[in-house]
Amino acid sequence: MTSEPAPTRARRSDATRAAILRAARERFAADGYDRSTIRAIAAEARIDPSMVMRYYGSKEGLFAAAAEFDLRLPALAELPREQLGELLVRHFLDRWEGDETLAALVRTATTSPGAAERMRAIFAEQLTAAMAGLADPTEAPRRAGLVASQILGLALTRYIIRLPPVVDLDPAELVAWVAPTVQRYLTGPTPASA
Amino acid sequence: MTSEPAPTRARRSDATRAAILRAARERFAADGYDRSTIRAIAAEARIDPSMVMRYYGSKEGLFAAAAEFDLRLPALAELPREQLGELLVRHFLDRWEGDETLAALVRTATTSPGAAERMRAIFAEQLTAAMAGLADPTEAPRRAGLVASQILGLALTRYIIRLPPVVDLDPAELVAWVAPTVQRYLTGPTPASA
DNA sequence: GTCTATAATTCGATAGAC
DNA sequence: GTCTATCGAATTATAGAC
Repeated sequence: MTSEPAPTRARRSDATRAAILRAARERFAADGYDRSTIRAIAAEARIDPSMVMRYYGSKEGLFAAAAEFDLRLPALAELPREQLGELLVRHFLDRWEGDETLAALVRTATTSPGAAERMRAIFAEQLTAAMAGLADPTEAPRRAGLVASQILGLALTRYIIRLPPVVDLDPAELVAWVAPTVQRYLTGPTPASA
Repeated sequence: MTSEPAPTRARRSDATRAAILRAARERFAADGYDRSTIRAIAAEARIDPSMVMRYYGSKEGLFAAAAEFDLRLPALAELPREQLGELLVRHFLDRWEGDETLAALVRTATTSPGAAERMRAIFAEQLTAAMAGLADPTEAPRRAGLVASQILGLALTRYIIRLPPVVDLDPAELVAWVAPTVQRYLTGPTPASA
């Protein structure tokens, strides 16, 4: 009951802040950082452009606030080891289609160094953390990187570039094809020549 | 010997055109379409910005000219079937590190619809053509799409976002890890649930 | 807390001299 | 064939009225 600071009354500005953030995520996701203008974001949030500056300081500050993202990965070591690929691919597909922030990040990370750094942090920290206790610590980062290469490639071709054959696959087919790849990157043997 | 129009004398402007194209590829590859300015491209080519307009009409026209790309894929059906994954991953790594145009395309395809269309065309046409006679024609596009998802994911994480574990892998290790994935997408059995 | 007005840049594109 | 000068539009960001 006292877990919240219990503001004497809900500030009216909270709704505005949230509306700005929602609009920002939508515009950044659809157009990327450069093509998204503060004016367009404000228009979508139905507020004045200057409010964006007031609340977030600058366009970069707004993006930083909009680009917070939790992959919500479970601890992989506690799941059935032979189903990890399937579970992980399914989890990412759900996460991707339920929150457009990830698409915004990918779009932006290709041109903005700041967003690329955020992307590196998200995958390095969250994915590596989720893999704790799963693989040899020396190899864990490498395996996480390989998983990221397939997962992000799937996102790029399905949600960003929209390559027709990848778009047309339904989630079950996608899982069936891609899960073995992720499974091998996670738990497969280290190749001889590596 | 008569395969070329044999211009009476080499036009001086050819060198300028080539310099512009080279600079454009470099800027587009480094910064993407939006952040690349005609002024910056002209400065890098050490010519006047108005020359860019004169030769290519507009910024979009310049990009279209700079984004021509041949993956130079061999006919896969004529190669040893069980080495296709390895050969293809190696080919793409070489192609990617030898020509920055591909990186420019990926960077730009994430924000520019025109560049995304170009990307779809390149992978749909060239990759599907290279796979002629390799797989059931009904399944070929799907398999090509899956290959693209892994190859483009590799490019995204290694050359664009620069995820440290993926950057640190040397080409031989990368081939050893990723080739089996591509091999399965190309020649593996269709999964049961698909 | 919200909006108007505008400053300060920057860019793509054009016109025209040489 | 190359360059100077500049237009017109769009942007981020600021100052200040209400």
